[in-house]
Amino acid sequence: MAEASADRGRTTRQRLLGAAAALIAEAGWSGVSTRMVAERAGVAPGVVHYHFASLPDLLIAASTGVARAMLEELTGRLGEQPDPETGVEWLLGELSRYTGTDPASLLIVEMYLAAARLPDLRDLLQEIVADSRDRVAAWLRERGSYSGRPGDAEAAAAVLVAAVDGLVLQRGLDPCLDLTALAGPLRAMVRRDGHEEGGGT
Amino acid sequence: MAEASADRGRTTRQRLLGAAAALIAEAGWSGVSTRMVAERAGVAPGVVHYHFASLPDLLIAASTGVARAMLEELTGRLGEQPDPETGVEWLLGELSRYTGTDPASLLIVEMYLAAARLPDLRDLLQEIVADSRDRVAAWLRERGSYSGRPGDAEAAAAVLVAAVDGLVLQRGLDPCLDLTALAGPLRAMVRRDGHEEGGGT
DNA sequence: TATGGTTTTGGGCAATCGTCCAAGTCGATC
DNA sequence: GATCGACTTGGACGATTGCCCAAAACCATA
Repeated sequence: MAEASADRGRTTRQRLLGAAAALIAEAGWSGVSTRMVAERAGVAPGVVHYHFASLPDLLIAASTGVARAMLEELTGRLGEQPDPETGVEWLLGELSRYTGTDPASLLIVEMYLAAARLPDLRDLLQEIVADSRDRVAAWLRERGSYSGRPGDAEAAAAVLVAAVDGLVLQRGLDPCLDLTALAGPLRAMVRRDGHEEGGGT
Repeated sequence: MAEASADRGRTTRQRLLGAAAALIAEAGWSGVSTRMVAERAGVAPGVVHYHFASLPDLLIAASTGVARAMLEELTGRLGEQPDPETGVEWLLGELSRYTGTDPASLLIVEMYLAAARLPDLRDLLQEIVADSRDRVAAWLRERGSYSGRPGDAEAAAAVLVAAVDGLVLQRGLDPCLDLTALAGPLRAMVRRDGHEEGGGT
């Protein structure tokens, strides 16, 4: 069989994925065409539909790959932080490196948006986000010794992940937004004694 | 002069804006074409370029109008809440009504994304968001008697607004996400004694 | 060297796009 | 009724789109 020749196809497939991810970040999910991807990958226009059934298929594969790698690295390094309060500060510092026009952050937002209209992508992204939330919650419980009611760590993790998404969003509007100044409220949120015992509906 | 006839033009202009807003929410910023807007508004295709210089011009006008109205109403009603802790609970309840596939929330996210690539829209949206942030900060200072360091209320407001954006985003992924369960961490964040006195960089 | 499957090529197809424009309609003023 | 400007009409233009396909190129095997 032609086993080694399959390598050729695999590499061009990877080139297509890389080119697609870069173009999504640059021009937006719907600013990418098959011809643009093919040109950047240095292949003929028709090759896209040989490796991928459709353009959305290619875009989904490209963006979910990047997103999964990014979120796993972020939550992984967050889990190495000694305690939640220094953890959120480290997180803000990390997010400060995103200028808002950064390709990676743009790709994340593009994906969120496209997911609202593409069920396949939505399910994939939902799984990725839920995984991140679980990692953060586990880390909060472990390092923060959350003694509040069951679910407090999960709630704090959910708000934290949501806040990160929102801050990346707003960084896109104002790259000068000082994220390190927001450490106070976030610290208050993840502090283990920051939750009242009673209350709530 | 033909003063009264200008009314005819004004109403069709409004019809175009309304149709454009609805279509942005349904099909996405780049899923809207001039012909689609014209058809929904019940006018001829060419009429779009009579009232607006270009399609982006129309989309910018349509989305910023809706966004400004939405955020002003939200922050306005938030300002009526007696204190920050019940305020964030009311806010979560309000956000729970957005299913994530809701037209209004989709339009907001669409706008954020398009703003990353359209400087004109970005400046407009930045102004709207900053205004909301200021309103929330003022409300926090007034109702919460923030006694922390100067800027604490602004920081809490920024995180709160970012969290709201992020939650709307994630509601789009998982409409079943229980927002009311997240009240604890948010309450801890806006509580006036929730901030340490020292610390910080 | 012949063979057969994998991969690549480059153009073709129908559809849609944003924009434009000459002609027509409408309503108020004279 | 005539006149004039604001507004609307519907089609035309070139460009671009996703997708497709017959033919060529490539490469490991026989």
